Amino acid sequence: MFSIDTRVRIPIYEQLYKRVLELVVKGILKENEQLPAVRVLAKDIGINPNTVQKAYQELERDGIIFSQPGKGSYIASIDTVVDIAHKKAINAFTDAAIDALDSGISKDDLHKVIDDISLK
Amino acid sequence: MFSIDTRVRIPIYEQLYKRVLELVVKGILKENEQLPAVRVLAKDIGINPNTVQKAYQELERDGIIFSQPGKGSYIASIDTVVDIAHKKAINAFTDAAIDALDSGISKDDLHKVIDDISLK
Amino acid sequence: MFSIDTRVRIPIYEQLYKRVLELVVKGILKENEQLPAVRVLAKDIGINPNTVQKAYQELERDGIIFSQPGKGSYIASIDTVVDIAHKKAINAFTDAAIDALDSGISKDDLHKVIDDISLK
Amino acid sequence: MFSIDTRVRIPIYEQLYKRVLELVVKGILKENEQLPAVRVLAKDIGINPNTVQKAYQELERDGIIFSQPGKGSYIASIDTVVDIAHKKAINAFTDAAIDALDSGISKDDLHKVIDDISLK
DNA sequence: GTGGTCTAGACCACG
DNA sequence: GTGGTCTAGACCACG
Repeated sequence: MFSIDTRVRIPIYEQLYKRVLELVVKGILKENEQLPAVRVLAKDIGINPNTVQKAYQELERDGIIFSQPGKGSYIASIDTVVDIAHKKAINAFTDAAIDALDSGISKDDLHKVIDDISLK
Repeated sequence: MFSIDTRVRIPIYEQLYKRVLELVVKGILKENEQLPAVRVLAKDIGINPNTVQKAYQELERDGIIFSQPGKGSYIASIDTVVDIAHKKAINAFTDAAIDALDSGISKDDLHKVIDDISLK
Repeated sequence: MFSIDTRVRIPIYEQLYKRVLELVVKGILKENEQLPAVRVLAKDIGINPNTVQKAYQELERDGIIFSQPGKGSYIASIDTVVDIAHKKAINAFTDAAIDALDSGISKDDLHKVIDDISLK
Repeated sequence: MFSIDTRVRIPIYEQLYKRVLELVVKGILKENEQLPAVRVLAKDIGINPNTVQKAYQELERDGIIFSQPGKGSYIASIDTVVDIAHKKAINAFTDAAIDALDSGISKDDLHKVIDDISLK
């Protein structure tokens, strides 16, 4: 569920950050649901607790989760999370689209790319 | 012409790589045109020669430029370069689009984003 | 009446401590009035009895309440309590004011902030 | 210059954060000025490099400094920094003032406290 | 040399 | 048991 990929060059804590966002957007993690404890998750996926904590802390400062010292970490308002996820995705998409247009690809071609994506 | 931005988190050699591609796609760098010598360019834009070297090496590895030992580095076939640039842009764009759709944004919204981009 | 907020980063026992002070200052808790028993209050507001115990201990240590073993805990002399509350508030206020002046904010601006506060 | 106090219960990285803000506000650190390298500062004040890095990273995400991996860390726009420092100070001051008024202290008394503060 | 990531392991406050 | 802080120390990419 929280699997990360150590082969890839994306920092582990960043993969974890994105994974939480994804799980919320897909409705697998619900509002106020408790996340695994830092040490538990670290053990589960075989990484250091400090790395999990770094991910959790970034999630917290972005308003995606909230942590209660001594109690645990919980998913914040789903609306906020979905909003953040969409903004991040739209920004990345817009940048890539500008780059593509900038390199001479036509808008038509980009429209086609989108239509050709089949989601599993 | 080869200006780079050290404030940004993207490695300088990568910025330089992209800039060469961009200059070719825009027709500013022509086929077989010679690139500035490593040390000259490094001095011009105030960066380490090793960094320019690395950018040139990656450009050569990807068939975008070719080097003649003792003479200099030159832009390879424009068609090849444009092809590579397009492939890279399409790949990045596709990835961003999948991510966006994955996060629940509709294809319609993505189409709109593309149509709303006004290129300068 | 003794409601606390677990979402906030302030320790629960500290919130409880402040709340008692507040209730006394506002005249809701009277001199010699008995406080709820530790276990009762803990159950009422859904927190750990140890936490209530800690708050009560600190309140007693500071002379705000007094405990009669086997009987219960009671509000000490109102004058004393109000005095303590004022001292704490003035100290915190003075520290914040020094910090503000220290950071270059003018005394005039601080005076304005005070005048602009409308109490509900 | 960057001295921290280990006796106090405020986290070291937080003390360091505040100290940088203070040095900028007082004009001791100038715009674009380079901060000591993480490892150098850590050695200087006798703490772990990770702790210094945590302070620097928080400073960066708040727009107070900017770090260039491989180059160093620098003070961001002074205006931004002063703005942030003032906002933090005003917020803390306002909270303390509300608390004080709430506990029954008069506005007049608060005005007097401010006038009585003599800055060194 | 510089910042960034990660591990291993310790201790603390709070509940 | 839980998150938060901190140390010691390693390795990496970039320049």
